[in-house]
Amino acid sequence: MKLTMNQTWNQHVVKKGNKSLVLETIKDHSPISRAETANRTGLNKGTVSSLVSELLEEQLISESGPGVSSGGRRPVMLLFNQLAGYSIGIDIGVNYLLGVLTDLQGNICDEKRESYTDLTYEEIKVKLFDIIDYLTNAAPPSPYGIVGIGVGVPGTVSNTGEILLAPNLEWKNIHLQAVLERKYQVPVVIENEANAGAYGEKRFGAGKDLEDIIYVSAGIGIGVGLILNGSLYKGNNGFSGELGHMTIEVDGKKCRCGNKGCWELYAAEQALLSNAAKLPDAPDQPTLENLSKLADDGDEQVIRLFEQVGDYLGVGLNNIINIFNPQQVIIGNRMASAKKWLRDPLISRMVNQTLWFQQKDLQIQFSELSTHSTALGVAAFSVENFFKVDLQNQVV
Amino acid sequence: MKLTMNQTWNQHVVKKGNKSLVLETIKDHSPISRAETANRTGLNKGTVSSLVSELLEEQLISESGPGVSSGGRRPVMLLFNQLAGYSIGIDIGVNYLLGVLTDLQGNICDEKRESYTDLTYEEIKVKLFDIIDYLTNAAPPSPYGIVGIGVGVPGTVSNTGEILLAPNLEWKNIHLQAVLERKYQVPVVIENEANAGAYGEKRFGAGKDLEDIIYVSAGIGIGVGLILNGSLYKGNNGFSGELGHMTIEVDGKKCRCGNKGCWELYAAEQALLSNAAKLPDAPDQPTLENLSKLADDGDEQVIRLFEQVGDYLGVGLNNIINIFNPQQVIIGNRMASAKKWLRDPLISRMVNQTLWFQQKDLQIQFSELSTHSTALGVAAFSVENFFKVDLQNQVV
DNA sequence: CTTGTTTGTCTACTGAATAAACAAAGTTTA
DNA sequence: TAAACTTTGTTTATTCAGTAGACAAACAAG
Repeated sequence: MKLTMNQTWNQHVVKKGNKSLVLETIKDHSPISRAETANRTGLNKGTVSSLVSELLEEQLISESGPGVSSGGRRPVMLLFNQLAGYSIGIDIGVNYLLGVLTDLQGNICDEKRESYTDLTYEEIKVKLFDIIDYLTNAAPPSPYGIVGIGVGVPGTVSNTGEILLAPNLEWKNIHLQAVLERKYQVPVVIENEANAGAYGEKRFGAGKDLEDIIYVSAGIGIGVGLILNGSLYKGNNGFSGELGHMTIEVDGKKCRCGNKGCWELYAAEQALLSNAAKLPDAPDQPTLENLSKLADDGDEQVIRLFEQVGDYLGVGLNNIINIFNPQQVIIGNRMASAKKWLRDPLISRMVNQTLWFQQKDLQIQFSELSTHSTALGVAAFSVENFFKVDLQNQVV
Repeated sequence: MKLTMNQTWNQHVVKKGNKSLVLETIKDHSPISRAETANRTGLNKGTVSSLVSELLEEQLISESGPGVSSGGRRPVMLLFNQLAGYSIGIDIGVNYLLGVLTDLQGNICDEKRESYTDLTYEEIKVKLFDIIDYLTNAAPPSPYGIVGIGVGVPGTVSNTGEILLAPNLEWKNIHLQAVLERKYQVPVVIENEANAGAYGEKRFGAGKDLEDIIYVSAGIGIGVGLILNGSLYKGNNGFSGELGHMTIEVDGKKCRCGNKGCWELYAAEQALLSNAAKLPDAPDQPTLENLSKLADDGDEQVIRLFEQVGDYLGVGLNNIINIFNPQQVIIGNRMASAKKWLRDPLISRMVNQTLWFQQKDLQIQFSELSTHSTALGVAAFSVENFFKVDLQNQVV
């Protein structure tokens, strides 16, 4: 329980909190009876009954048939009505667009992916509209319809929703949120891709029920999403998690950020590709995909490239562990696909360097959601927002 | 307002929250009338009146004489009764013990300092008892007496209050909390020195009213205390903030932690002293104090040593800023005394390397509380705890 | 002296949670 | 099969905290 609030406490707050608690309980333990809900929440049976009837009226839950008796009257089972509304989540990558339509539980109902190369903002915007239109039409009729649109971008997003800088897209100061909200008339969330991915993993992936999770989004560069004390930490202006530009070599390679020795120059896809180009029998156009294939075919040189990157990933992970003492570190985004080659050197670097008590209760994982964590994460943001707002507008 | 709670909401919670809100308002704006309190909190006048009368009964506040009228009946001014109890805060350094006695507002009422070299745990414990006894006797009679004892130690403390490892003291697995609680029969908090310092600075120092503060405790080594989203982040087991062992040179100097290139090898007191020993006309026993003196006397070589350390401090600060996007970074502990020589190289390293939007709204400070932040911080922990517990035990 | 304002208390009311009674719908036991 | 016990979910009376508004006391200004 946290009492970090600077506003008045009154019974409306109490009711809202309890209603949310009941809904959450039903969501997580569906199908569940009123009596069992009362037990789990600690609320009085009568209170639960009255809150449940409100939730039924709002169509957020529904009654299914009677359940099995445990020696008395058979309970009426309650189901979370995950189809009461839908959420759209978009992951804007450097060379692809991924859109998902999820229900309120985060299940993917439909998805659409498009690839491209070298498009301008205006051109991407057209494709973005297409995908959103498609997903909107794909949503079945429901009481609440599309409850929101979330967008994850590979760049820094201010707390006001403005995309300040997305270097790999060459975007600068773009207020996509306003554009989308005007066009679609629903709440829009714009979020950094790593933050969204971290949230996606916490809700649906490897990080379920954990409080302190560090999600390392390793693609061309490295961004990091921080789940601390159970919630996303975004920093003062929303720019936290730029661990890709953490110095790991004081006089190292020059980075375009103006600094030297940044982690992502050694441990991200860009390192792999530029090192591959230097190989004596280098592939013409090295990509993560064809390098993976070469490694699978047993190319020792390429395997060593992966191992080197894995080792450097371990260096950064070591820093992360010393800094945050997390419960879990998740490697996500494109580089996660090379788990097979990266995992061992990464782990061995870490085990040798981190103190024993830091490694206690620590999990190192590769993303379970593969390429979907960001899209699912932003979609979940909208759903969360919807509940926060909806539970306030009570049926009067 | 945060609704991150998994327990029932009932009117007791409401009352407790509002009572705490009223007390906080009176604490921060004393002297203040009931009417003004009602205005500031948004609570009803009657509600404030009733909560105030309870707080009066508990002697946590008191009524002073009538204030000046603003065109009507003169208000009765309320004062926070900071002398209703006292708190003891102890900073266990590598070669000193500092104990402070504070009132409930955090004002220092008495303090005692002792220096020593190379004492065992048992020997230090004797001195520790002496200081606590002295401060206990120094506390004037008050309704609540000593409300708690806080201890800051230069090492890792588990969430259960056990000191796992304090390398510079050569302590290992010491359960000081149990010892002190048994002896003094009051709540005891053991906390890492950097965490305590961070909290001290937030409450009483440079970081007042800020939400995201990184406190860099630079002494022999470097520890970091993290105030994120307004509260101390301690990590999964309480071992966060070991930024001293963040790698900044992949193949750098060997550290006793088993790793190479740790930040504290380059940017802490140990770097300064070992570099000083290599100077052609090195002082016999280089210490921070006599090196400072040499620098003040214009010794170019020594000044350059400080500048080098300042530069390396900047490297780590750059990482901190990229990782956390904080509102404020505070350099504290012994090295803060060399502000004069460290500040410029540190700032210039940072300005050149950090992106413009990271530097927006960012303050770099040296500690205002000088050597007192840790002791004040742990003392404040006890006070906070006292209020949390006390407001629950209502006058029935 | 009158009028208007501010302060703080008091009373009646509201809304939410709770405890306990109760009816309905089962199961278990003799 | 009937009586006794259990579980579920609703209903009723009660408690408790906050609110609105009336009110008296204390003061300022014309």
